[in-house]
Amino acid sequence: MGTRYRGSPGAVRALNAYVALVRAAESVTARLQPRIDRAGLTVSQFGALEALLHLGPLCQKELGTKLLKSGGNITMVVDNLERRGLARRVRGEDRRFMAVHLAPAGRRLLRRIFPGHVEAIVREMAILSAVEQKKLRVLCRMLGLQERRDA
Amino acid sequence: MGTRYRGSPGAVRALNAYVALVRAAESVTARLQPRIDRAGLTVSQFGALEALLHLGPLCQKELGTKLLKSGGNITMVVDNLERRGLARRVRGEDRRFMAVHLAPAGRRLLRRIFPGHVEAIVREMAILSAVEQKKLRVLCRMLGLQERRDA
DNA sequence: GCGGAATGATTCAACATCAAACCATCAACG
DNA sequence: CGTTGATGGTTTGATGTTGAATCATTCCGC
Repeated sequence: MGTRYRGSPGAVRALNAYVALVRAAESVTARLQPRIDRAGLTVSQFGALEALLHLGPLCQKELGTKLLKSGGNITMVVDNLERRGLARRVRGEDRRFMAVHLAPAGRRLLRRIFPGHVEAIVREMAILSAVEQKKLRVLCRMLGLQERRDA
Repeated sequence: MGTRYRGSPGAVRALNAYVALVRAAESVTARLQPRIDRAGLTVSQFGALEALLHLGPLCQKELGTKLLKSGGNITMVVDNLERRGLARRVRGEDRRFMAVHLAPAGRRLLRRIFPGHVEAIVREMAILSAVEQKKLRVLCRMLGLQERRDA
């Protein structure tokens, strides 16, 4: 995303803000990535385990919503977690639902790597003061929580 | 990324800020996506055309840096753009470099869709005031411009 | 109850992405 | 010059991701 675009000041301002937003998210996430790689997980797998640890068992649909991934993809992510013994599927009372549970090995793995992950995030964000971090959160939440519109 | 994590206030603050940042970027980008889909482009293809339009011809390495994508991937993106007649490769004087040029069809396509894209971004960002947009940009740039560290 | 709509999960084909290995070209140095 | 190292690009193999089609199950109106 170049910055050579010429348009109204309002458009340039919005564009600059958007580009900076996306770059910041990608940049920080890229710096977090090696740590997850080293645990032998993909970002989606890590996200799924993290959601299961902190939210408890979820059905795949819910997992997809949390991770912003398609249903087909969740099937594969859970397949891989199950194959490695990190999670297990339990068919729900409503037999359409598959409740995904964290297996003991998955819980151990996540407990082992999650603290370091949080520390890394803290270090990444430490370039901002506490007040700035809060401000960033407020601004981002306004953008993130908007309703989807006409397209 | 759930928010049920219990840790020190500083850790929770950093985590909340980071999660909000990533969600905002993904959320806004997802709302922009259908517009790009409708033009029959992938996000990377759109990004490449946009870079070429506003920065002029670039070699693939530069393109990769702009788009934060691997070299191998750029080869495929440019392959696909070239196959559709939207871009063309020109071997440079230093024959290692491939200068990627925007083809007339690519220029027409981008000129047709880019203004609407910018308008959509302006609408997305309009939930923030001008001052807030500038503040967001400043905060995000601090995060984005940090040096990569030990890992 | 029954037949169809709705919902969750799975499969499948197409494509994106990456890292590593590889090839081609250039630059530097003896 | 000729070798060696650096640099840009491509290929390859593995995996992730998506959207559409499909299957199984449940829900709902009649």
